[in-house]
Amino acid sequence: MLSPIQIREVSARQLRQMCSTCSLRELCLPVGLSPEEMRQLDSIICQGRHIKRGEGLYRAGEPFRSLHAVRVGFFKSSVISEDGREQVTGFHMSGELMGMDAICSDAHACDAIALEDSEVCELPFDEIQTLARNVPILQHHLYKIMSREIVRDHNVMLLLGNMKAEERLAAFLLNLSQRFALRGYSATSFHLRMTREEIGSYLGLKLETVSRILSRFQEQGLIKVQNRLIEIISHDGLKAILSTNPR
Amino acid sequence: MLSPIQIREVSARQLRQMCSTCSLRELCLPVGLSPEEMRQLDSIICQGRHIKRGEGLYRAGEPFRSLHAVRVGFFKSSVISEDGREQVTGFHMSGELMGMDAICSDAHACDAIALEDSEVCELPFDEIQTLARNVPILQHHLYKIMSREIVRDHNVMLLLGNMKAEERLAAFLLNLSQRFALRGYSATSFHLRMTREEIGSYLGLKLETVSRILSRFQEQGLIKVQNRLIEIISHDGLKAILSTNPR
DNA sequence: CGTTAACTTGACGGCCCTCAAGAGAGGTGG
DNA sequence: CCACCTCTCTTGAGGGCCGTCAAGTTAACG
Repeated sequence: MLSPIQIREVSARQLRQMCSTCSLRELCLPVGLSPEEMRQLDSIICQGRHIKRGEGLYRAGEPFRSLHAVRVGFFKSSVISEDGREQVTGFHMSGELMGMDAICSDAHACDAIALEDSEVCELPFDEIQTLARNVPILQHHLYKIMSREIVRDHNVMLLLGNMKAEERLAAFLLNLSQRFALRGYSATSFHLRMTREEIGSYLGLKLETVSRILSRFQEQGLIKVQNRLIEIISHDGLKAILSTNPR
Repeated sequence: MLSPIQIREVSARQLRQMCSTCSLRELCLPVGLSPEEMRQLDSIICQGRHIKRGEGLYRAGEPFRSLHAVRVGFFKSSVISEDGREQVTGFHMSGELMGMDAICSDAHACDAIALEDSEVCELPFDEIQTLARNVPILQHHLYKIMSREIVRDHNVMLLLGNMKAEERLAAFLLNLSQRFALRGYSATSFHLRMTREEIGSYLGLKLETVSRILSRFQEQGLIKVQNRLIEIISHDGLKAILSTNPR
């Protein structure tokens, strides 16, 4: 993994390298571009905007200009209903793209908040779109990324609509574990960037329920919880919870 | 509204007209194309595939080649989890596009089942994509449509994660009402194409709960239920349920 | 007219929410 | 470096919403 200093002056090329370095499936940039196409991408992407923990990258309603790729850090996206209920719609880590929900209305549809000090690349959408016309790989890549977001959302709907609290938590932990592993971090020991309340909002549960179930998992020897530090003791045990469903 | 016979031999141009005729926001085709561009679209879109009620348009796992636009009829999309749980991820009516979740993996991620005898246009994705390179309006329209799907899904996540059963049903009925109205049908009286179980699957409820709450709404004088025929008596009453939330 | 799928309604129980109190962690200023 | 404050988390007790199970009714279709 590159250190924060190393990637301070990152280019599109380096960003791609960074991604492939840690073997991300979830690439923010496509592979297979020619050096010239790479250079063109480089000239479009705006580098290194820093967002402090707790700050918003954008808010619902703000005019949409750019997609954002997380370079370093951790974000949550959330929608707020008219009557003030918050639903966390996703957590985003390095290499992931945010803001695709804003294209349809030219305004952001959700808030994006940094859960730790973070750094993002800005991808001005108009220019990306224009470039994509001449670079089919890029064009197709954008469709793919948006399609993947849709698939992800459908799976969350499955989780929210069909699963019990324990199953949701197990699925959540396994998903985080996998994504950290893809980035070269430990799959068995990681730090939660979000509060119990934010986990609960994402999973359709109350924070007390999240806390209780994490404790229960610990009692059962599936994980070790120390504050926001999670250690997965039995990966298979968590998986078993997912497949042990009533019907 | 055009009759089934009138739109049997529909072209892209006619399809667009049909859409604008019934003042659809949810266009399957963009506006602003030149006659020549229109002709090119026409030559790509495959006409009139008929799907009988209960039949699948595509199934999860099948290779992806085309997006599909509903011309006539009504569909449900659903994902099935590994252990056999079904989650209905959406209902689709005339003018709406299906299959965007398949782009990322070149294979369909969900089943699409006709809930009444239906007719779809096929939009071969490779060719649409190629055409889109030369027709910026089309290109942008595709991004917009996928973005809208993401926004929709986020709102369903809000519904599943935050709302009580009554609120979910009220939101569901109001949403259907609005979509029928956009198509020139009555906003206050319409026929449900899906079973209570399918409504429940979409809303994260059991079919008995759906049935009970529809009965309750009827007792309260909000709607009239006669089998699958719904009459909305008090639009405002349903809206009030949505905004009367605990916090 | 018979058969099956879909729907309704009731009784009951369990899962998760609500409310509450206290403990713990992290940051700030003295 | 410690005291203090605030945010976060944990744990318990109780209650309500909705799921489960069951039986009966209605609608749909051949």
